[in-house]
Amino acid sequence: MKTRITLKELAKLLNVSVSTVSKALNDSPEISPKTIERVKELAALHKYRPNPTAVNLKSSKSGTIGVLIPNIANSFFAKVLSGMEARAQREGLQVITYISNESHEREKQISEMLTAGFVDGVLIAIAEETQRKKDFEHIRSIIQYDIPVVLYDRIDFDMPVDKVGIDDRKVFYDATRDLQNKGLKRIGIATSIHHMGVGKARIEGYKEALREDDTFYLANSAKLESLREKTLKMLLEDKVEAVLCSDFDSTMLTYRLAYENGLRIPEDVKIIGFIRGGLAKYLTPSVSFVDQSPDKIGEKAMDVLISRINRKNTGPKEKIIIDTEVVHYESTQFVKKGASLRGN
Amino acid sequence: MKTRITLKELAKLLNVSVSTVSKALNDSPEISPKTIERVKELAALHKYRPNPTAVNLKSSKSGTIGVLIPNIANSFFAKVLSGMEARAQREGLQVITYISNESHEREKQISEMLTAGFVDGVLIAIAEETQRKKDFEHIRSIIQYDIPVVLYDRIDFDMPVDKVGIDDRKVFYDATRDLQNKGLKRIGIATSIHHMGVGKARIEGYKEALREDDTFYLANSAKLESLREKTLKMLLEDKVEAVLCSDFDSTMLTYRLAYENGLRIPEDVKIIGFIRGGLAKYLTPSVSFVDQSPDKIGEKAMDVLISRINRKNTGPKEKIIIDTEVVHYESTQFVKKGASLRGN
DNA sequence: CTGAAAGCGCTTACAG
DNA sequence: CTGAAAGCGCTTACAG
Repeated sequence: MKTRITLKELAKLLNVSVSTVSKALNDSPEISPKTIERVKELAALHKYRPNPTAVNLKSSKSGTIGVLIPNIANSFFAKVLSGMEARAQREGLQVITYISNESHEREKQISEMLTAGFVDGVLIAIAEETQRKKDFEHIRSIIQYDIPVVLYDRIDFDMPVDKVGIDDRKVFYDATRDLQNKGLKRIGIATSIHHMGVGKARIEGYKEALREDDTFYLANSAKLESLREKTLKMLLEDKVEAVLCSDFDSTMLTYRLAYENGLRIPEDVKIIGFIRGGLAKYLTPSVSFVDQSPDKIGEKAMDVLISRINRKNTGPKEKIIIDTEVVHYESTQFVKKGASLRGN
Repeated sequence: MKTRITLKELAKLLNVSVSTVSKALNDSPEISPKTIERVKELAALHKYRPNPTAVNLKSSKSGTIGVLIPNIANSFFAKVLSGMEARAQREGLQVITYISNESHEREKQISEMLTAGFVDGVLIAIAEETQRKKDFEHIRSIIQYDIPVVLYDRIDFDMPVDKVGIDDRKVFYDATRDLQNKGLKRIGIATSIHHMGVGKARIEGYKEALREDDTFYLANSAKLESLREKTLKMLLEDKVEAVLCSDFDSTMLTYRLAYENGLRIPEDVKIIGFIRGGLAKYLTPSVSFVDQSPDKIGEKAMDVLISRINRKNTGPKEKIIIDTEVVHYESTQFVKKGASLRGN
């Protein structure tokens, strides 16, 4: 077993003091070039690396960033995390993940921990339950301890912190307008996240885009069974020509319902979904989707946080919007009457 | 701004020594009940929590676990991470995530960091490139520093560490046998991970299950275009009755190819895939899949690691197999000739 | 029962 | 140019 060598041990081997070794390794101008060389040589030989914990204690930093993730099984958040990790790595920062599972209680526990000084800054996507209960005291408490906080993705909250996310309202406004311009009239929306900030904003965007004589079709429920019923009604009774789906579940469910009821996509109904591109292209038919650039959201959020930690940015809190784009695949294709997209 | 109170400050307020405060907070029998009460009261009032970095330095522990993830966008790993996090949380341990992106170079960098003492133990799923290059020196180097290592999921390597994963060979052996028992003969396998340990094992299991006069049908390529061609040949020319798909890409691709070529699932071809249940149930038709219990793999791996760190387990290294199960959905349903599963 | 001292592994102002 | 000392915030063996 190898054991890590310490400054003290290096000092003894070199017959100099610990301070000299420390300074030499940090290229202090106080130390003679000759000594610096000697010290560095031996350090390299023994693969010396400073004990991170000791450095942290001395500098009153932890060298780590806490990331609060509501639901890691959601590949959006997984991708966001990936972007954060990439940015943190360039800075030599460690990323500690905390998964709230959308639970208010768990989120409070985590926040409590964080105020004890485990991290230099925190990136948060607020849990669903917390949004419902509208209790953000634990987040404010982190801020009070002067630990920089950046909200990501779920940013529609009134809090004195930086925020990085997308323009949820605009996404569905544009998508709706786009479909209208192509001649569609009966456009509906399916959502299982209407009670969350991002969900609300998406619905609003859609609503705003509706023209005077358009009908507002909404299938909303966090309960799958109920969402199934409402969406089915929209598809079969209201006979909508297109459905905007605001999240993974509503997207996939709409696909299932079309499949189960012999509705052809896109011939009978067009669909725009909110799922990741890696999956979207594979669906049968491939589903047009809103590309949120989750990795960019993660990178930018981490970037903003780092500037706050390093006090490179001491200006007023910012709200940063990452561009989105509707990627059109088969599910919004316009095909000639009678023709079919499907093979055979 | 609130600032965290230290032992020293508490001591001053109480007019006792730092050592007394420390002992009192740790319920030392050396301290009088009265003093303990006084100290704890004030500590609670000021919400005192020991500085984690200081505690770590003193105890020569970091209180953190490093988790190496090859690809977080793969929801399997996201779920595994979730299980790890849950277990770590119960132990008061922090989870630091490192994403290798299947890169050998990055994995080496990370390993190098880890030997500097950032973590008390490491959970690793070895990167694809590392498997190809067969260079595991960096992993051995972690072990040499006496940092406990547990391999998870990708465990088919000869290394003196604990391992937690599934029996990849058995999964496809059983699946093949099951389809055979139901009367199928021409069973094929599609895979984009045949060059990885888990991929190889899955192919082997399938191969072993083949009987004397069965043909071995294999569509394998890490390149999507090539996999597409090979799978297409298997479906259209070889006319296989079932395809075992060993990973996300091969599963989704096989679905696409059936769709594009008018093959009905399961009427014309049955499919067993390797994707998560949350997605499997939504596909059209829903796809029968191998449930790997990723959260259990994560929890167990963390559990084993913790026993090693605490020296509760000093026995020989173990290999722990988590049970899997084929969940049957529509894609393996046996339907009467002429009948169709699809709506309409 | 309480406190002074040493020490975990570093960094840095200060003295020589 | 080098080193002794103090200190980051704790814990703990030891003395009183």
